[in-house]
Amino acid sequence: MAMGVGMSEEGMRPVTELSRTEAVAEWADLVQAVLAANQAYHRDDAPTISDADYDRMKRRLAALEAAFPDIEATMNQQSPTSMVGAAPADGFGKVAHRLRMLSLENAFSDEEVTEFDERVRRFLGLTDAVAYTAEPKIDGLSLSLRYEAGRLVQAATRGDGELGENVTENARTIRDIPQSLTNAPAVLEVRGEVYMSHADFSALNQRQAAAEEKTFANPRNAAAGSLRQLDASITASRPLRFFAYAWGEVSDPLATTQAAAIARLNTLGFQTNPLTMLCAGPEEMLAHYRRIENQRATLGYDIDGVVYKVNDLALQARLGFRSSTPRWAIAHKFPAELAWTELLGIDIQVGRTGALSPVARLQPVTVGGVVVSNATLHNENYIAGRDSKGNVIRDGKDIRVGDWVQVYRAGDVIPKVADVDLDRRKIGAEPYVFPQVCPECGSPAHREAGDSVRRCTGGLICPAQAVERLKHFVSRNAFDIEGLGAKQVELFFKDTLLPVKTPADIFTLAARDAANPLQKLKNRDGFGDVSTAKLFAAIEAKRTIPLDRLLFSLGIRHVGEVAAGLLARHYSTWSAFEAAITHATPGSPEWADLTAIDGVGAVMAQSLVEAFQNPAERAAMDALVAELQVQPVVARGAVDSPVAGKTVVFTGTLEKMTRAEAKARAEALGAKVAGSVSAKTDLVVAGPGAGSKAKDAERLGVELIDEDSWLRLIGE
DNA sequence: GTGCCTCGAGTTCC
DNA sequence: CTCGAGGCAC
Repeated sequence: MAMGVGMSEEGMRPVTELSRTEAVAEWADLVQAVLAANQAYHRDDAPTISDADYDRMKRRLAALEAAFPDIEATMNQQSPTSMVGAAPADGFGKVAHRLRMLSLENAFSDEEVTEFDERVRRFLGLTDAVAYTAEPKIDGLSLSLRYEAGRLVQAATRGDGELGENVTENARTIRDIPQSLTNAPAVLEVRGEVYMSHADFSALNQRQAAAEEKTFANPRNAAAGSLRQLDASITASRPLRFFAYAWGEVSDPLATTQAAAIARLNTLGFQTNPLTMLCAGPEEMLAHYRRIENQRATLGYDIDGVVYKVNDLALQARLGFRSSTPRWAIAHKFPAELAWTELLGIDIQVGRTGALSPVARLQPVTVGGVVVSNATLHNENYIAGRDSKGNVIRDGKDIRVGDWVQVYRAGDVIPKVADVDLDRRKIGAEPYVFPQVCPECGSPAHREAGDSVRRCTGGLICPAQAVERLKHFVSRNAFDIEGLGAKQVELFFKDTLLPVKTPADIFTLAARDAANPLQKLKNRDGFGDVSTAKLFAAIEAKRTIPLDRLLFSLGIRHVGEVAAGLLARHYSTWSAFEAAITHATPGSPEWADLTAIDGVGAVMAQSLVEAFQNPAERAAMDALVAELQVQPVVARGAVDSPVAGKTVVFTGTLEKMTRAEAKARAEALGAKVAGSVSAKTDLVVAGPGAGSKAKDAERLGVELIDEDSWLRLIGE
C-alpha cells in the first residue's frame, strides 16, 4: 500500500525533503494504488477509498512529479496524472448521450456565412429568405442536463459527443442550473455552456495564488478544471455560470422556432444569452456579428464567435445532419489571435505513412493564453519560395530559419505558422532546403506529382515509420491494449532485451520473457510482479479481435476506421479478405469485387494491394495473424425502419422535398440511395416527369411508388 | 469532363 | 485544419 493512503497531507513529508530513491519508491506505490482505485471505481463500480483520499493521492503524485520531473520517463510506466483523456482515469463515470452532442461547422469570413445561407436555401429548395437566430458563442465547456419529471437527474459533459462524463453532483452546485423545473416536459435535456466571468476568474486566481495553489491560464481552463473536480465541494466554491442554448431529448416539443424555444428555456428558469437575436437573413446576421464583436471586450466573459441557427424548427428537421454537424447551424468565428516570434529552426518529423512534416521550433510566445514553442509548417511548398526550376510557388512563403513569423492557433488548438515578415529578414538567411532523403533512415523521400507531401520510401525499414505504425496499432480505436500506450511501445521498440519491432512481437512478449531466466521484465524499474502480470493479461485479452479492428490496426494508407468497417463487412473473415487482396490486380474479378464496395475506390484498392505485395509488410501481417483469433464481423445492427437496407432511386420532379433532402432523409433511415435503376434496386420513387428510370423499374419488376406513398412509407 | 458536396485520413499541440 | 478520394449532377 502506498505510504500516503489514508493519511492527512500534513502527516506527509514535504516532497522537497525526499531523496530521489525515496521519491521513486513512493511514486511507484502511489501509481499502483491510484490505478487499483481507478479500477475498483470504474470497472467494479465499488470504490475502495473515499474521493478525498483519492484526490489526495493524485495531488501527492503531482507534487512528486513536480519535484522530480524526470520520474515518469525513467520508470517505464505512465503516471495516472499524465493519462489525460485516457478513458476514465480521472474518476468520473461515463454517460452515453441519448442524442449525440454535435459540433458546429465553422465560418471564418462573411462570404462563408452568405454561402451557408445559400446552401440552406438550396437544400430546402427555397428562394424566399430564411430567418436565423444569432447569438454569442460562449467560450466555456458544453454540458447536457437531463430533467425527468422536472427534476435534474443527470449532468454530462460533451466528451466525444457520444460518451460524456457524469458530473451531476458538480452541476448541482452551479447556481444558474435549476434543481427542479415546473411546467417542463416529462423528459427534457437542456444543453448549454458552463463558463466563468472575467471578474470571477481573476478573483479565483488571486485566491489560488494566495493559497499557493496553481492558477489558471484562462477562464475556459478555470471553468473546465472547476467542473471536473472529483470533490463537488470544490466545484461549489468556484463561481461557475451557465447559459442554455439548445436541447437534446424532449418528450414534448419546446416550441416551433429556435427563438421561441430559447424563450421557453428562459421561462423555465435558465439563463439565456441576452444578445440572442432573430435575423431575417445574412445581412442582419452579419450586422449582429459586428455588434457582438464590438461589445466583446465589455461583455465580462469570453466568447469566440457568433452562432447562427435556422429559426424554424421544422426546417431544421428537414435539413438534418451530416456525419458530425447539423446542416442548419454554423459558428462564425472571430479572427484568431496572432503573435510574431522568431523561427529558431525547422525539424522534420516522419509519420506513420512516411510523410515528412516540417515543424517550426519557435522562440516561445503566448498565443491566445497558451505558450507555443512548436508549430506546423504544413508542407514543403509552404516553406519554399521557388521550386528547383526557379519558378515562384503558389502559396509558398519562402520561410527561412531566423525569420520573424506569425503564429496562430487554428481551431484554437493547433499552432500554425501563418506568415513571415520579409522586411525583418536577417542578412545572409539562406532558403530552407527540404530534405530529399528521410532524416530518420536515409531512404529516398519521394513526392508524387500533384501531391503536396514528400514521403520516406523506407517502409518498415524506417524506424520512425515502424514505431509510428506500432503506436497506431495500440491506439484507442485499434488494439487498445491496457498498459501499452504510445510511450511504452516506444520503449519496447528501443529495448534490446525484449524488443517489439512489429505488432506480432507484442504477442510473443510473455513467452520471450518466460524463456529468459535472467532479466525478467518484472524485475525492471517501473515493472513489478503485478504490473507485468497485468500487462501480459491485457495483451492476452486482445488475442481475440474483430476483423474490422484488425484491418484498421494494420495502418494501411487510406484504410481508416470506416473503410476498415466496410471491408470487414464485405469479406467477413480474414482468410476471405486475404485471398481477395492477394489475387486482386486491376482487371481481375477480385479487383472488380473490391472496388464495387460502396466507398472503396481505385486508390484504396491499390493501397491494399501494394501492402500485400510488399514482402516485409506481408511477413509482418502473417506473423501477426498467426498469433490471433480473428473474429468474423457481425453484421451491423440495422436502423429500425421500413426502408432500412433497401436501395432506393429517386427520379422525376420531387414536389415536397429537394433531391438532396430526399437522399439525406432516406440515408438517415438506413436506405442506400442510388442514381440509376438496376436489378439491385429495391424501390423507385418517381415524381411527375419520370422517364427512362420508371420504365427500367417496370422492366426489372422493381417496386415503383410516387412521392406521397414514399412519405407515408417513412411515416411523414 | 467539370464542378460541386461530403467524408475520411493524416497531421499537428497542450 | 488541410488535402484528397469518392460520388453525383449537369
